[in-house]
Amino acid sequence: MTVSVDGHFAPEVQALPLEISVYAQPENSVGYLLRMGFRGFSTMLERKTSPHGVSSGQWRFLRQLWIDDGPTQRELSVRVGMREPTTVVAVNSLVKSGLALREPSVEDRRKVHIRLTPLGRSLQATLLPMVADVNDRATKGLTKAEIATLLRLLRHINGNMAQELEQIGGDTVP
Amino acid sequence: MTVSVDGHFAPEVQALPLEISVYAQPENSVGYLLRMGFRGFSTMLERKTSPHGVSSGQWRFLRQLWIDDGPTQRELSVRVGMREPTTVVAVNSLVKSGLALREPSVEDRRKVHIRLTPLGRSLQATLLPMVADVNDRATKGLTKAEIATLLRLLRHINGNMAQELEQIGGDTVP
DNA sequence: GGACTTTAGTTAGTGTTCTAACTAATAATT
DNA sequence: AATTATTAGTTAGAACACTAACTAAAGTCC
Repeated sequence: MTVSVDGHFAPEVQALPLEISVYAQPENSVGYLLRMGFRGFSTMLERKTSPHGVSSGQWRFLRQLWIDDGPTQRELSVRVGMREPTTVVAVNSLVKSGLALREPSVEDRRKVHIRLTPLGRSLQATLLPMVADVNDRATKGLTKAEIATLLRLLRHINGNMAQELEQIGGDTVP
Repeated sequence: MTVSVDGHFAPEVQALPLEISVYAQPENSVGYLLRMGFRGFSTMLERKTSPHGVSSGQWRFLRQLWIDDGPTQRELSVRVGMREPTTVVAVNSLVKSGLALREPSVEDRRKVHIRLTPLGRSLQATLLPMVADVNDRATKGLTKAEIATLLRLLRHINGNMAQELEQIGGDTVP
């Protein structure tokens, strides 16, 4: 358990209780596996979408706008699960790419609605099949039941963490 | 399936095949769930480690050095799963914080070995229990069998993606 | 043994995300 | 009605990760 990749020992680890020393190996940590998975997913998707001028950052916001066009910037932030400064940058980039527009609200001059351009909307037909493809490749070799289980377990731990973070500090990760 | 959070319809989605339109909803995409999971995990861990002066970026490198102290910078990159410019920055920060040292190789003047300081090594006893705790909180409510399944499934999809990315472009994500 | 290739590390520049601190507009309170 | 508080959005500055292009050292190959 405390033997590293190339056979050396990490003697310090052995001083710790077993339940803890397990996490000396990244492969045993959910966090590490999530990180590698997310990075792989993101890289694969971006390779497909970037020829169409869409980066992985823009992608997440586009998807939300396809579901519900014209939210305020705040609403968009909450739904995508990002902080507002992130949304500002992302929307700037969508506007710059001609995929969305900022439309000042008429009844509340603080608010701005984000609306897709025809180009932005039309990309759904091209891009959505790409996520489907990446999901398929990522889950290759798993049964439908296993995939369902994976989704359920991931939702469960995400729920746990959202609760945990909400409890302690402020209001991150909706 | 194509009804958004607040009850509006997203009519365009309905033009697509069902297997694809499923992914219009982020909650059905493995990629989205991995991203949220990773972010939650990272935030929770950083809240615990930052009082000890360790950021989530440094953390990953520290853990690898605890397993195997004194690798070259290249070796460290590969084992942590990051590109070399990232490692340069991370090692700079570890050195600056007094947690590690750069030690020029004697038999090959291109190489540099990264070695923990006593301080860097001593943090293991403090920090490793924190990951254990975060893992526990994240997986609360799941049985041991479910956790084992989750790890297995995550390793599986990570393997798929590593293979996929290796095949197509260059050499990302080890 | 001098020209080419590979390897190790760095620098430069970009994208994504965050927190903290700000401006401006609206709502609430006395 | 004037002050105070809240809400929406922005800017500034940082961390983390990437690709592309570079320097320097070591290895290969006529």
